[in-house]
Amino acid sequence: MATIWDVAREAGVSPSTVSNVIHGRPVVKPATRQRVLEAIAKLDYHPSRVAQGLRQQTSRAIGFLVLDPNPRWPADPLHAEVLAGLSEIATEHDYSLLLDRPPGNGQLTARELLQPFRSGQIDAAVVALAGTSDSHQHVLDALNQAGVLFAVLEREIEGECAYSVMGANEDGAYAATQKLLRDGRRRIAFLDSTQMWPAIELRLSGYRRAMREAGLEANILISPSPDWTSAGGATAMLNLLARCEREGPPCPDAVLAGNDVLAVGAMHVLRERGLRIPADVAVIGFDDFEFARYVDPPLTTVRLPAYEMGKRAAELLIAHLEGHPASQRRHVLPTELVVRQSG
Amino acid sequence: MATIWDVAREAGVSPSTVSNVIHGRPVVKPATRQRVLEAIAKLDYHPSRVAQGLRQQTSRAIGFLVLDPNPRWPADPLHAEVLAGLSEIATEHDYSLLLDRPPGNGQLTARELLQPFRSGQIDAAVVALAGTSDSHQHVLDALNQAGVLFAVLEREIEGECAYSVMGANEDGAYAATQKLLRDGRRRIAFLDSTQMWPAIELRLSGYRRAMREAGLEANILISPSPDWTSAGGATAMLNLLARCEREGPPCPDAVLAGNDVLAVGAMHVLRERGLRIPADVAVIGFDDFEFARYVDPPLTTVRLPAYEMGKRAAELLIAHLEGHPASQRRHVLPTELVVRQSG
DNA sequence: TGTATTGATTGAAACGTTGTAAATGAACAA
DNA sequence: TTGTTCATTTACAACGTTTCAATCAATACA
Repeated sequence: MATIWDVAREAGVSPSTVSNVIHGRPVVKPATRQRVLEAIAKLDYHPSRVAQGLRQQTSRAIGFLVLDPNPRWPADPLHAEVLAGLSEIATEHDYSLLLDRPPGNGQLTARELLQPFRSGQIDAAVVALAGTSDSHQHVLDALNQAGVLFAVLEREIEGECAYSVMGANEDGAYAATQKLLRDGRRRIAFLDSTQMWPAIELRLSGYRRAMREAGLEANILISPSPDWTSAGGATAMLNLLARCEREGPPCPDAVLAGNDVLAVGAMHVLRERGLRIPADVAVIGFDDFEFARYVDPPLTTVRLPAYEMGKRAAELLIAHLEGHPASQRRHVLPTELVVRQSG
Repeated sequence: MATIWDVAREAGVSPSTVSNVIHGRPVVKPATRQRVLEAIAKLDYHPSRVAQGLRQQTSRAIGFLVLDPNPRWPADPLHAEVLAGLSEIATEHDYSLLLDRPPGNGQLTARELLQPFRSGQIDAAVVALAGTSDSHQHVLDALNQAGVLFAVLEREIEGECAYSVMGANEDGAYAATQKLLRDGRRRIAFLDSTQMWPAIELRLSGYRRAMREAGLEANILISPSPDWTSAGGATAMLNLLARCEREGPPCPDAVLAGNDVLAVGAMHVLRERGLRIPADVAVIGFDDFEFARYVDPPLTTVRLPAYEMGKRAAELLIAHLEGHPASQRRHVLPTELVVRQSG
């Protein structure tokens, strides 16, 4: 493998000059530059990023740190979309993207967490947390305390070098509820889970605001399954239908689900009960997962801009690293109501 | 940030000794080891992987190289599952995983392709190709010629340091067809696309074999849409139904789709035509994408073991790097017929 | 002709490790 | 006492860059 010395020898110059050529510094004179470039091409030379990293004390890499006990996390559509955005921007700025899965699945020590930073593998990280609002608080605290640069998704954070990138969950749920109201729906239920994710709480709050403004009563339905499965959504829907058929009040004419998976479970139950979607009951989901367009009828849903969130996070971190920290620490990206046929 | 020198000073030994402790070499005497470990803990020292990489001429990282013009490729369920498997095994062996998206979307030069290898960023790569069988052949040739270590997914390859990891596409399609035959279906159609992916050709061939063995005629239906959309599947299905209703022979009583997305499109058309699934027409997909379980009725499909493929690819590469190249170059992982309700 | 002034190039010292060969020191035998 | 082992430890030279001060050549000026 050719080194900068080989190139230097081939071109009859010193390594310093080669370095200057590589970095496009305007000091070298055109004739020399030409000779060096030819030598580089001839030897198929690529500067060692490892040596560069060592010398310049920076890795030009950002990490994607996912704290999710599920080993198949990249298959989660949200994470995957974020990853796509990160990758897009990182490539554009000639940064590498390191997938960083903390070892084990137990409680993570600050030491393990900081390892990729401390060992010079990454200059910054994008952090995605799966789980309740507080379960990973200590992780954020540790990162903050260490003074490393990071951006956290779908979660509020304050700290010196901490950015927060979120979707407009509250707005999205508000808009979806308003759409249902405009369509004449009045008995709108919100389908939640016992598992408290900060993002979902915001969705619930958007729904509440819209209902309050319309002078209607909120009707919140909690999936008993703690892990956001469609089976959980089905059970919750089933319970609701059973209860309202038995004791009233009249069954809902619309369901706003905390996310698409729950929505799909609910739709399944509605169809089985012979209720037409959306004629009898409208259903709106949240997230716009890939399958939303494939269910029958295609699911109306609030799109979470996960791809854009990934892009934004990468942009913020890279800008910060290059000496242009953004003034805003908290970035909220707009959600969008994708109207298909279910509601 | 503490270096090995700081630790050495703190413990009153030389850097060499610290290095020996870090690597668990049995030469250092217990008392010294103890002192060094305390110093490491006290200074919160992490060895610089960059310096290690430079010194040992290896990065302990493997790259995931996806040649897909679509910038949102990580959102493709197949790539995501593979990534999950890679990440799992890489972490287990203390390897890093570098997401490697080639710059631009035009034709890729060998130089660009090899950059991460040559610059010492990765020791090996897993290559996923989207597209027809030949469109990326030059890429594989370039990698082979450069003599770098890599594993390619869902594609045959020969070469010194090239592994090939595939799902049992032919077997899977054969098994699915047999299941349909066992259920009494006789007029089974295969739903293909004009876009030729090697994996899909194998599926087609499995279907053909089963039909031939049953003494039945193959009936292949080509989606006119070149990019595997469900709309393409719908159009193809529509065309088939129109034709058989018009001129016979009798319409199919089962459809085996080249993948799940096509299957969903076909199901949509069948339902619209008032045909019951699976009573009138059974539908079986291929891949077992996440949404397969969410469509209505839940899709019977052949699961492509993408997660396992990712794991296997990582295992092969890491073993090879550690001096244990596998004797087998070509690894075929079993597919599994996941029977849900559509067929 | 000698001296600044500029422009282009280079030498040498890092950056933080690790492997090798050599050094140290203790224990022991002659 | 003097070698001879053996178990520990260490000095030193890489690994491939970049940076900064220093050099050198050529031109401009007095």
